[in-house]
Amino acid sequence: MASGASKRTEGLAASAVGARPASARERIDETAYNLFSRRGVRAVGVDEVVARSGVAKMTLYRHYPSKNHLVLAFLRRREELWTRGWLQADVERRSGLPGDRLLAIFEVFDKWFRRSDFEGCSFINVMLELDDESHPVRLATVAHLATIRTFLRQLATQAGVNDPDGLARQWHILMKGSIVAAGEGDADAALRAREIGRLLLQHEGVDTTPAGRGSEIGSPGPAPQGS
Amino acid sequence: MASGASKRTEGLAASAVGARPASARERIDETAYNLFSRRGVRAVGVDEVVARSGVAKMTLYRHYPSKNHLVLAFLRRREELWTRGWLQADVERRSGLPGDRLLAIFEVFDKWFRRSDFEGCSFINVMLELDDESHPVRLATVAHLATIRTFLRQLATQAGVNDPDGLARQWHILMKGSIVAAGEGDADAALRAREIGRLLLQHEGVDTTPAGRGSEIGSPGPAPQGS
DNA sequence: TGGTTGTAAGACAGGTCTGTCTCGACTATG
DNA sequence: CATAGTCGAGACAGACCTGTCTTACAACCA
Repeated sequence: MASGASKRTEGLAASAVGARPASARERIDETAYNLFSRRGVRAVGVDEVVARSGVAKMTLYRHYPSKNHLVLAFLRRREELWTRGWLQADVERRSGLPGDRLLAIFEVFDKWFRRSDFEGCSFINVMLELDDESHPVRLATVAHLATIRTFLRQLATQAGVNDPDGLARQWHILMKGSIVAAGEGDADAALRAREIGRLLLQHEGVDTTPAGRGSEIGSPGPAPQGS
Repeated sequence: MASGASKRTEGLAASAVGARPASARERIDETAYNLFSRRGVRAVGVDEVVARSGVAKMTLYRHYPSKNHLVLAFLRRREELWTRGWLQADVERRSGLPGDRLLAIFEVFDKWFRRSDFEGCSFINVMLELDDESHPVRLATVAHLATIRTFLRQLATQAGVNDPDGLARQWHILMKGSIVAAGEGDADAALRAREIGRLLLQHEGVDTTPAGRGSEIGSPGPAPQGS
């Protein structure tokens, strides 16, 4: 055994030579992401984040003055990894008509819903965990959901619809409804939502590729979970 | 002051002569309903239910052996008051075409979403609060959501669609999506969902009354909250 | 050699939670 | 009056929560 393997780096990978151990902050962020995204924020205590990341409690509280700040950082990371790095990236990778890109959302969702570790939408989950409308964390979830809608509005604009904001909100209703249905256990929820979406686009006069072939381009891409 | 007004009945109405005070059990059930439906189950402790219902802790634990049992009773009551007593009753009060009754769901939702004390769907809220898939309370929420879908399937069958279960699940996606959107702050979510629903029915060849007149029949009805 | 910095480990305070138990006041019945 | 049962009030145990503080150790530099 190499004598240099101190206790400091145990509990997580990256103690091998060359791959220097992740900084305390990085370990905290990744652990918080994995725990909060899967179990919500109320059900996960600071102690568990500390234990799983192999960090001292004081180290966590030096980086984040309270658990709320840690949760807000988690939500920002979720937007970075899930919204931008996964959903938007996968959808924008598709060439083809703008209408196809809107429909592609539900093809990406379909793969997501069939994962055994499907965790749902953290923004919805955390929003519904908090009863106080003015709680800063709740406000943050609402803002992050609005970011998703901004993306949808861009796609709707590219598709040339009459009321891009209205279509984005309707599309978002389909997305959120299908996510909840998937959480309930309906693995086909994305296909059901896509069918509705196709009708909606048809009604708006948006062109789409008929059969579904031609939209099988994107690579599987990274999982929505953290590294 | 009537000397008969003891401390036992203070804190709730019904201490007047003739209207005998509600039994301890009824006070517990009603208080639990009001608290759990508005704030979720994790955020409300047994102590608060006890304090607000003016009941002894031991009395609560004599009726319900644990908080979980109380929550399960709350969910049953929610189905009774919200699903059957409010949603189904209001929708079935509408005469007219079966397709109109499906659309009426979103008219009922529209009034609901505009209430200042809109509380969302307790089945969704509680389901997303619990991470453990096999938790008995979570299983109960999924079952109660399935009850709603059974009602939708009946309406879809009456409307003569090809795949009543498929349409019920799509309709439920619209309902759940619009509820989450309303929770996010979009008061017009029901109208957006109804527009999508109309398209869906049109595509299925279901007749509906075109303009929306002829569907303004039902009385406001009782609020979805407890008495 | 000695001093500084960073941080893991963990004790601790003060609050909350669920669930149990005791006590005293009230009511009903004989 | 007497006795038994019901129930509100509240103390309590044991677990968990957030956030603070202390101690000990390792690494690095002069």
